[in-house]
Amino acid sequence: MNDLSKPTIYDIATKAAASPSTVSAVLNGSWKKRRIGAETADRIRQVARELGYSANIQARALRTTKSGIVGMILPQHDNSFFASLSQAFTEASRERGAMPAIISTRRDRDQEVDSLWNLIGYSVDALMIVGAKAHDELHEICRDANVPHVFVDQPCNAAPSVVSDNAAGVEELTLAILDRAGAEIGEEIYFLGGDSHLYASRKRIEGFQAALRQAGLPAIEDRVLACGYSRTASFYSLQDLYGRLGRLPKGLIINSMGCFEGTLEFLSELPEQEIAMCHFGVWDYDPIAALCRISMPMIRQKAEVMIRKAFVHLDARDTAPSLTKIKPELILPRTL
Amino acid sequence: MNDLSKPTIYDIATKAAASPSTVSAVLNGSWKKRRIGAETADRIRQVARELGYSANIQARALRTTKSGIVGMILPQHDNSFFASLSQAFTEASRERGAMPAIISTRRDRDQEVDSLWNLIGYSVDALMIVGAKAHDELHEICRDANVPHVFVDQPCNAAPSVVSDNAAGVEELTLAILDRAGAEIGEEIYFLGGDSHLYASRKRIEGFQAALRQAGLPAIEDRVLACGYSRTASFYSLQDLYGRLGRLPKGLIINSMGCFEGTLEFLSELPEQEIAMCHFGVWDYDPIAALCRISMPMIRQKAEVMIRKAFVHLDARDTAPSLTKIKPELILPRTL
DNA sequence: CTGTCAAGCACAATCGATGGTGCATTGTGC
DNA sequence: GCACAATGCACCATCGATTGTGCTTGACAG
Repeated sequence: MNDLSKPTIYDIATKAAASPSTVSAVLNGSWKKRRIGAETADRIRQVARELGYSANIQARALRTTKSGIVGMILPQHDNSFFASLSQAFTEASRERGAMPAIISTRRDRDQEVDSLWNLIGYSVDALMIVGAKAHDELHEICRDANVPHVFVDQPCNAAPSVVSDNAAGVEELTLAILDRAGAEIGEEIYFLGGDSHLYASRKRIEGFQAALRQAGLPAIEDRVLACGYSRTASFYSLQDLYGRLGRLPKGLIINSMGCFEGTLEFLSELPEQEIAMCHFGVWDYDPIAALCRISMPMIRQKAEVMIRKAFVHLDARDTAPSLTKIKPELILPRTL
Repeated sequence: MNDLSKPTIYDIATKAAASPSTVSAVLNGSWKKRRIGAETADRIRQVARELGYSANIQARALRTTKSGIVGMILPQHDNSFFASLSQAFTEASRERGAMPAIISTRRDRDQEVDSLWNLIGYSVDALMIVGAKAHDELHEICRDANVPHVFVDQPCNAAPSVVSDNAAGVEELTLAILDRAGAEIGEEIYFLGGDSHLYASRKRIEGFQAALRQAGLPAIEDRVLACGYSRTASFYSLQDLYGRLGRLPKGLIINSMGCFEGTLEFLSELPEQEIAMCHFGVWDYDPIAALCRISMPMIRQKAEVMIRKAFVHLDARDTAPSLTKIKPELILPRTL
């Protein structure tokens, strides 16, 4: 063994006076099946420990075509929901003895596809695809490369998918707002942010309208300001609404943390009393936001549950299309 | 080629009537050096495209002992500073054509060590170690396994390290608070959170005291409440201080977002006017916090710069101990 | 004393890509 | 017409672990 490189089973074999195949069998646990003597096994393990052996996983992967890598493709790390997913994914991978490879791709089709090919080059054992733009394309590549995969957040109708129950969540959130606000709110409740081309936004808007219906309010189309997910777009969209109404609406459902930032940015220019006249509700949860001086309900998506469900599909090598909806949690503000 | 598995250079070689080594040379770009004819090269590339070839990176890694993987070990994904580091790391890896493997280890020694061995099994090309508890041990393992590595956030004095300039940042932050508060603040300014056994906290406390000195205030020891990084610990620590003083202090420097959450939780029980009497400053930046109704300066660590500097060490295969301090940015609240 | 059998292990092929070496061609100069 | 150099490519060993196959012992029955 060269001092600069890691010891191999051959080094161990030499030192323990055994054959490489015996060493391999002992070290990967199949030695019972191969009828290796207990003392030989002990001797080999001893030498392995002395040498500080750790298997070359590339070599094993080459032979077995199983890499031990589970991949996750997601839009960004610096977003609290996606970060919770990463965290839960890492922990679930650890339980399975696999190595997580989490790649963020900025909702960019090319980056998504490149990263996928890259992961396939590493023979990923399984893949979780979160909020992907090119979901259908990614699915086809995975199918052709025979990689088990699940979609999360943004479903694909040709593969197993796990999403938050967007409609139910927003419906509950909206009803909570209507309830807190009482009759005074009239018909003046708005939905801010999101992109109606995307599944999640569409479902949330449906939930919003279902809540209005349930409350006996007309589901007026222009109450939905689907201006995208960005902070600045929401800022301007809200500014525009404020201009039209001459004040804030009575109720405002906000579609994401990014939009909430835009909202806060706009609010920071308004006096306290004006803000107090509006009832806010936010999809997604952020601990700081939950404690900020504006009291409002929030929706917390159950990242850990979603990851667990997603792994169930991967573990079962289930390829049939399916859609699992996880009901998010409504976090009511502490009543002071 | 078996239909279920990916095509290999052998499949291409057969179909293009060439040898596997030629195919390899063409596909990895070394064909000029190996004097392969341009038309042969074209033919091979054509076949490769038809077959949807992508290299088996495990096999390449086995042969070349370069995996193309760059690893990052960090405490958690769901923290805005660490999440920015992950994001910057991913982008920097992409530029280098490497695959990022980001593993969170919950500040747990065993998880840190396990993950490191795991990464070594994959022959990681380079490693970034963020906020590690077992930094010295990790360094030794990396050294023995001959893995280029850099420490970030928590330095190791035996290897290159990149950290925020904690002392300078807190000093600036504290001076900003003292400046905003004016003479009224007297000596009543506190530092909340952190662990004085950890490098970062120690330096921040030094910065705090340097600022006091500079302002001509005595550096009284018990102005530092190093209660740890957790939300609940900060909550109780602040509650305790409030009890002792009978009210909030005039100034409060908060050591992290987690501590800030605890602070907000405590403040949420106080009336607005009391809160307005205290000047807050926070180490770390969070967009929501920046927009919450409490106006305060914040320190934003430069995650992207830190990652870039760290990669400089890795790329240069620089193993000499060194400590690069990146000055964080002071974000002043918008003056309304 | 020979045949049978299990226990205990070694041998060698294999996974896919790489790169050193070396064998044919074709081209050039005298 | 011949030596010699490019040119273009094929052969083969190799990376480290896995696994089907088969060899060698010793025990024991007949």
